[in-house]
Order: sequence, then structure tokens, then C-alpha cells
Amino acid sequence: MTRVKDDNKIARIFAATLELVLKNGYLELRMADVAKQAHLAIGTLYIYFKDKEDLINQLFIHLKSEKVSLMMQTYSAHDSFYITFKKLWFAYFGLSMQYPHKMLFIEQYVYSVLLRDDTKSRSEALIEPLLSILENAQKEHLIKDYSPQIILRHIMGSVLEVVKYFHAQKTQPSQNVINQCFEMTWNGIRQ
Amino acid sequence: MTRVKDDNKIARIFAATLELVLKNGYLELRMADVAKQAHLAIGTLYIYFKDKEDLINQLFIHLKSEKVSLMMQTYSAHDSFYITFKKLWFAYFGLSMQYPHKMLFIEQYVYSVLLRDDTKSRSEALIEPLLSILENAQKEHLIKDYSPQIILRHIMGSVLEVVKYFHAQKTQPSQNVINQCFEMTWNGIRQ
Amino acid sequence: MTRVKDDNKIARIFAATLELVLKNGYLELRMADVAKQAHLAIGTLYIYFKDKEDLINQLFIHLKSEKVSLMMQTYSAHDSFYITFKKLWFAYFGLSMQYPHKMLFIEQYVYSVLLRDDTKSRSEALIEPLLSILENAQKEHLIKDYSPQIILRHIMGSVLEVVKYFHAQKTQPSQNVINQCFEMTWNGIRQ
Amino acid sequence: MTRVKDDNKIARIFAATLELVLKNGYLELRMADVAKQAHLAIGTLYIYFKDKEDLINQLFIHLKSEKVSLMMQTYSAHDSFYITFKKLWFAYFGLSMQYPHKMLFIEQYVYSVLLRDDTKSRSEALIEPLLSILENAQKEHLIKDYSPQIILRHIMGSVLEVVKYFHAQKTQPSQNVINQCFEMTWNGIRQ
DNA sequence: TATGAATGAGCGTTCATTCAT
DNA sequence: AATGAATGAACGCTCATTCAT
Repeated sequence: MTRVKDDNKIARIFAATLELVLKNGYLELRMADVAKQAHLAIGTLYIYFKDKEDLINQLFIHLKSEKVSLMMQTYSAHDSFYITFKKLWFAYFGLSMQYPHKMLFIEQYVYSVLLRDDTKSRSEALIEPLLSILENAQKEHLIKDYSPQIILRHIMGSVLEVVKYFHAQKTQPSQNVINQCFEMTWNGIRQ
Repeated sequence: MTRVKDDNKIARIFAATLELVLKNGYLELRMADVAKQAHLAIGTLYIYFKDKEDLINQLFIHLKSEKVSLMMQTYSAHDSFYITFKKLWFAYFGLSMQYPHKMLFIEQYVYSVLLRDDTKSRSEALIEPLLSILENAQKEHLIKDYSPQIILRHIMGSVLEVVKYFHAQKTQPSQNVINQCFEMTWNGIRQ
Repeated sequence: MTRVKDDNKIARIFAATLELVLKNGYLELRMADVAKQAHLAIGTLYIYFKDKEDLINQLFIHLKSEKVSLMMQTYSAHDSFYITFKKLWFAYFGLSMQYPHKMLFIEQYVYSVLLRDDTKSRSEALIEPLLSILENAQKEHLIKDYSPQIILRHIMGSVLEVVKYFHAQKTQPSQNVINQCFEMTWNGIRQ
Repeated sequence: MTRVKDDNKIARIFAATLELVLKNGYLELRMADVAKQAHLAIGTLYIYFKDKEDLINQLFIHLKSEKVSLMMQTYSAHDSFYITFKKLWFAYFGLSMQYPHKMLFIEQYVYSVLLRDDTKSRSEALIEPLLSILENAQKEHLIKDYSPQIILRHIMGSVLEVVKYFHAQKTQPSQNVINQCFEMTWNGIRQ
């Protein structure tokens, strides 16, 4: 019997790729460096991923689902919508501040030419739980009844831009500033 | 006498670069293609721009100042702050929808490693007029007294993400949706 | 397992480079031609040598140590200094006539801007054995007590220029002429 | 009547080319820089010299005849051969130390692929006066009756190599060392 | 003659991918 | 499946030369 494809190797490749993207950006990402960082031979990379594009697309989906999953871990059916929303927003903001490159990697490349159409579709599907939460709140007239997609973009755009700003400044926002950002967003969508 | 340097060439190079970078992304941008698209020899490109990085940086500043300049054309000292803000926001949204290529280029690369620090500084300086308007409104307690920089990022991030969404969907937002976006933003920052 | 690095390739690259640089000079040396001449892909060249400068520097050291090594093979501790010197001189002259390409390469580039400082230092170190022989002869008052470095340059300069002359003329010196050259040099340094 | 080719411009081009070669070596010599240094437009260069090779060849002849001419200025019919030889040797050594790049330019490129055959022939002709002096000394049995060409190469090779050595060391030889070099040479050729 | 903007062939080098082991 | 040496297409950029003025 021959050995089968090794999930552990895939995890190592993902980790290596992300670490390199986070350190130097996508432009500096070299397949040879990924292999080295993952303690694999270059050839081995090509057993697990068809080519560089494939690696990026798979990593993208991996990260995006991880992100949504982490956010959804804050979810509790007992919470009011306001509490749910607040937890999700702070989770999103926190994750984005903690791993700005990771978030920028995810968001910068969503609509980029690097992603295949099927990756984009799968990515869209991942945010369904978040859209559902907004839709339910709209049924209860807790937030404006605008298109949930639009509301979501409004929220995420705001967060990402602010995070990018602090990242560029190489400073951290105070808790006060973060609260202010939340207020702007909440006041923008509340009924 | 000899052939005189032709400023029109710079415009052609900018147009060609923008078109190519938006079509295929920076990764796919080839200097040879820029030259061909601008109907120039490759060498000519290097008369006007030191290298690829320089081209991107100069194009960035060019587009960003053009954007602010177009927005500020809507400004009138007679207007109330609300009217001023509304005009500016709709100008920004309109420009972003009209020239999504330009706006996405600007925002994709604002904080990217491709931009030199001096380009980033010059870029920051360009938005000063917009920050001033927000500061004056704060003195009159018309909007929240959060950091103007943060408010601005919140506003721009929201617009860009929405525009990206429609651009990716290849659809146009209705006037109604645009108004809704404005409402979310205005309600987020109003006092 | 994979294909193992092939030391023979380095020899082929050295041979190809030397042949090309001597035929057309450094200015006309193209990495692509070296690869072709050595029956390698261009990329392979860059596995073994960092860049063109590195190739030239390594080749230089290789040839210079080969030259000194061949000369020193004539050395025998039993010989008188005069015999030792004569053997070394004739070896140097003979090698230079036999491989004018190699010798001219070495001398053309010794002090050239193409060579890194560390290459120059390593090159200096290689001639230590020759300097030692001169120093010992000075202790026995067999040759003038001028700086050994200067004496060595005087000797080598003379040989090289004569060799260059015959190489340019595409003729060979008679044994008589070679003896005359030796006499000039020996009479110049003898005590 | 139109203006004719301007000898002054040729002098400026020669001076500019030499200065740049002396400063940075031939590898760094750019036609555009020559034009700038000579305060001319690039196009003008090509009115006076067919191409870069032509410029180098003409400059070479210019410098070599200047060198011989400067050496021959030390010549006086009243001097004994020894005095004549000594003056010439010291002139050659002095010129070489004073303008090492100039001398290396002349000597390095004599047999180089940069020079056309007719340039080489003309160059050979220029050293005729020096060969004559040696031949006359041989008739008087003052020096060995070896081939004057060989004697001349022996002398020049020695000087050039020593000069190269000091140039590389970035030091100046003491008067004592220079005298020693002369002694080696004189003792090598004297009868 | 003089100018210098424009040209484009051609170079050094990189790096995703292949393939012999 | 795993390896990593080998490959070569393709890029950014230079600079000698041309040519419209």
C-alpha cells in the first residue's frame, strides 16, 4: 500500500504560505520559500497543489471559513440581536487588528484576478450565516431594511479601512476609539 | 531644435497603466504592455518614469489628487455642512461608481508595499481639505467629535466596499440603494 | 532521491566562460552564451554561480590557483635557488605560452573593477609560496634585497608582455629567445 | 558657408572620454555621459565619431602618440645612451604612476578586441622611435643584442605590472623603490 | 551642423514548473 | 509519494544609435 496524501502536510503548507504572505506580502511569495518554510521539497508542493494559483485559492477558502468560524464562535442563541451584533463586530474588528495582513489578504484578494470564479462563489456562501443574522434582525425591525449584502459591505468596509489606517500608522487604536467605530456602525444601521 | 518632450505622453502612459493594472492586477502589469498600449517604445517609458515602481507611485498621486480635486469642485462656502457633506459623499460615491478602476486602484494600493513612504505622505496631505471640513463641523457640534481621520476612513471604507460589491456583480445600484448608503453613513457620524 | 549536483558542470562552465571571455572579451561575454557553450540551461548557471560577477571571480581564483599549483609542481627542496628559480620561471613562461588565454585572463582581470576585494585578497594569498622562495634567496644574498612583491611583479610583467606580443603576432618564440628573456630577468634580480 | 567639423569639439570629446574612463573604467563608459561631460548633445558625438568603437580607436591613437611624444621630449641628442634610457624609463614610469588608468587604458586595450587592426598597426608604428634608440645602443654594444621588440616588451611589462601593483595597493612607491625597479631593468638589458 | 527625444534589440536574472531518480 | 536539480520562458531595464526638428 502506498502512502496517501497527507493532511498534515497541507496544514504545514497553508501555515507556511500565510506566514510568508503576512511577512512580505503576496508579491514576495515564492513557491520555493513556501516549500522551505514548510520543510518540504518543492516537488512535494506540486503533489498537493496543482500550481501557485491553486494554492492561493485553497488557502483563501481556508482562511475565510476560519474567519467566519471564529466570528460565529461568539454567537449564542440566547443573546439579543444587539449583543450578538456587538460580539460579532468586535470579533471582526479584533481579528482584523490582530492579523491585519491575514484580513487584508482575505479582503484584498476577494475580487482580485487571483481568485477563480468557483472560489469566489464558495467565498460568498461562507458569509451566509452573517447575512441570516441580519435578515432576522430586519424581520424584528431592529435594523434598517436595506439589502443585507449592502449593510454587510458597509460594515466590513468601514472596519477594514480603519484597520488599514492603524496598520499603516503602526499604532494601535485605544479601546475608546474602537468603541467609537462601533457606535458609528451601529448608529448607521439601527432602526 | 529637437522633438520636445510631450506631456501628452505622460497622460497616455497613465491611462495605459491604469487600464492594464485594473484589468489584470499589478502582478500582470508588464512594462512592455504599457508601452505598447501607450503606443511608445519601451525605452520612452523610462524617459518619463525611473522604473516600474516610480510609474505606480506617480500614477497613484495623480489619481488621488484628481479624485480630491473633483470632489472639492462640489464645494461651496455658502452651503451648510450637511449640504457640503452630502455633495462630497455623493461626489465620492459617484466617482467611484463612474471610474471604479481608478478608485479601486487608489484604494488597493494605498497602504501597499508598492508605495514609497514619500508617496504615502503626499497622499495623506491631499486629503487635508476633507479633514478640515470635518473639523469645522465638529466645532459646531454637527458631527461626533471622533478623530476626523477615523471618521474619514469609516466613510471611505464603506463606499469602497459597496462599490467593489457592485463592480464584482457587474450591476449598478439604484438611486434608492445609494440613498440608503448615504443614510447609514450620515446616521453613523451625525451628532 | 533526485539528480545530484554535478561538479563536472562547474568545470564545463569554467571552460565555456574562459573560452568566450578570451575570444571576445568580458564586454562580449553573455551568460546565455556561456550556458549554451556548457550545454546547460541558463537557470542552471545561476544554481552554481550567484551572478555574472561571481562567475568571473570564482573562475579567476580557480585559474590562479591552478597556475601556482602547476608552477609549484616543479619545486624540489633539493634544488639550489638558481635551479628552483629557473624551473619556476620556465614553468611560468611555458604555461603562459601554452595557455595564453588563461594567463591573459588572469592578468587582464587581476586589478580590474570586476574583481571583488575578497577575490583580490585570496589571489594575493595564493602567491605566498613564490614570495617565500624569493625571501629565502634574499636571506642567502642570492638576489637583490628589494621588496619581494616588487621583484615578483617585475618578473611576471616581463613574461606576460612578451607572451602577449607573441600571441598577438600569432608566432612562437624560439628557445633562444626564451633563454634571452630568462637572462634579462635573472640578470635583473641576481645579486 | 556652413560650419565645418570643429577640432576643439574633438578635443573636448577626447578629454571627456578619457576622464570618464579614468574615473570609472571602460565598462562604465556611456556615450550619453561622454556627451554631457563634453557639453555636447549626444547626436553631435555621432557627427564626429562614427560609433563608440571609432571613438575608442581614435582616442587610443591620440593617447599613445601623446605618451610617446611626452617620453621623447626627454630626449636630447647630446645625452649618452644610458642617460637617454634612464630619462625615458623614468618618464615612462612617472607617466604610468601619474595616470595609471590612462596607461592601463592604453596597454590593456592594445591587443584587445576593441581595437581595429589598422589601429593596432598605427600603434605599432608609434613606438618606432623607441625601437630605433634601442637598435643604436645595440650597434654600440651597450645593451644585449636581443630583439628590440622583446626588450621593449620586457621593460614595459615590468613597469606596468609594478604600477598596477601600487595602484591596487593605493600607495605610492618611494623614490628608492623606483630606483630599484630601474636597476632591475637596466641590469637585465645592459651588456 | 547641432540637438536630444525616441527607439528597440538585447542583456542579466528570476522563479514557477518539470522530471529523473 | 517525495525529492531537488534542472529548465527556459519571460520580465525589467539599459544604452548605442537614429532621426525629426
